[in-house]
Amino acid sequence: MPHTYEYPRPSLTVDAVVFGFDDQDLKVLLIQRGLEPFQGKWALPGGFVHMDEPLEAAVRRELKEETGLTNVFLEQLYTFGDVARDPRGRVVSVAYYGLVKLADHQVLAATDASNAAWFPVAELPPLAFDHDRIMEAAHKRLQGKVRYQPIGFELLPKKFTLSNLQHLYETILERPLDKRNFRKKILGMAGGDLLIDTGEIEQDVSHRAARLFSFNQKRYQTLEKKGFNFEL
Amino acid sequence: MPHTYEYPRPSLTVDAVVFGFDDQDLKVLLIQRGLEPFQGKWALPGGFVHMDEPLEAAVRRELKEETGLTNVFLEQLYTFGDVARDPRGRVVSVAYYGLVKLADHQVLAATDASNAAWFPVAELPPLAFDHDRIMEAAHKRLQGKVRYQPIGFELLPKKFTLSNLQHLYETILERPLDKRNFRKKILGMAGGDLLIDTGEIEQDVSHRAARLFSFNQKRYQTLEKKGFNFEL
DNA sequence: TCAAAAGTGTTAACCATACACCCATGC
DNA sequence: GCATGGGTGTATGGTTAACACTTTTGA
Repeated sequence: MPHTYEYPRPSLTVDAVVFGFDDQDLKVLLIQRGLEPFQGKWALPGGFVHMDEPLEAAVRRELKEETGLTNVFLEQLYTFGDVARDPRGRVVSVAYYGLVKLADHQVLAATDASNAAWFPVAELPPLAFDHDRIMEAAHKRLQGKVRYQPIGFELLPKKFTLSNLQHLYETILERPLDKRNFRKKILGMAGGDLLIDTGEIEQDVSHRAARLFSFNQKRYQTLEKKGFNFEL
Repeated sequence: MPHTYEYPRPSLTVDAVVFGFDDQDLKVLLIQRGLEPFQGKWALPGGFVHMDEPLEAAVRRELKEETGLTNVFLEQLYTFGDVARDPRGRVVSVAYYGLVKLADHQVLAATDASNAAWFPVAELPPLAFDHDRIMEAAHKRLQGKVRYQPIGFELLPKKFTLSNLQHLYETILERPLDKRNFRKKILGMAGGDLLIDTGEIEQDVSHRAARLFSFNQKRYQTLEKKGFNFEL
């Protein structure tokens, strides 16, 4: 069923850089390409935008189809439109970055996407197309945004220890943080309302168990409207 | 000369929100549409992306064609892809924001774009398509970015007084700033190297003439690489 | 009892804020 | 001489940064 236009049109795709955190590394979800071009190479999940589909819906659909992931936090990153970025012709791609709680959902467990895998950001294989550029842009955006928006919590389980949180920040920002100052700041933020002490503690650890906290999303949204700014 | 594809493709356009500052107001460049849809309405400059043309080049071409503007500072803003944002069908638009030194160049003087005009951001006419949303996003981006990147200088003439600069910030941020603290901060920044005292003073003012400064772009770029951060 | 990580305060340096008067110039 | 904006310093309060030991728990 061919489609004909008076003027030529670029193809439009979406790509997703989905980050996860496993208490050790910051990781990214990649798929191994089954078709040419770049057959066998690793690439970002993504694909063509349908005519009746908003951009973000297209990313969610592709993520589900290619990796089985659903319910991902997503934000638009940047649109890549270099003339030669795809050997098949002019393809413009709207890139998104995503954050996912690796520990909560058993991601990639029950999917047929056997060619999808998580890679540590620090040890990525060579990527297809200009996906290394997209990766780099997404990583920089994450590093910038995590400092003034409470998006880090999207990478942690609902209940987490302050050490989990600190370690996440240290991993993303690639620098050590002072434990006492970190706790003081994050617990004191917004009048001490931002984190909820669940009253529970870690289980099955071979040392003193830490208290589990959760992020007070509702409280944050209320404060945000009143001009409150999360910062570091 | 028709073009045929196996799958349907959205149209791809670019739009530009170009800001200018005239020492009084923050302004935006709009064009009055000559064709349907929205004939006669004001809209952002923009148009279709050519097949052999990078996105930013497309914005620059459209800006030149529609408004006569060249040599604009441009950054990508966001890509708008709602299914119904254009009554003609699926049109995805990559929006850019631009900054221009209104005082230096006699913009719009010698162009045939008689249907282009500058409007104060605070008093915009109703806009075509979803251009009010794009405007709003651009304005917010400007307000956010001006605080941690030295982009304000793109809106001022090469030589400016500290009062010019302060007034620009007050206009963009929509709040008053303390004169002494502002001067202290901006002059002390980067070891006092960020602004160059040109040794010249204002001409033709009916009060004490202020010193003229220029932004030390080279010095800033050097410092930026070493991890220096401009901030407010 | 040892290992491993949790939890906890104080001090000093720095930075942000608030604030008011005299100066130079043109009319 | 008056109106207009240019130019300047200090004191206070708050924020950040540096820093080390005791506690709890399981192995």
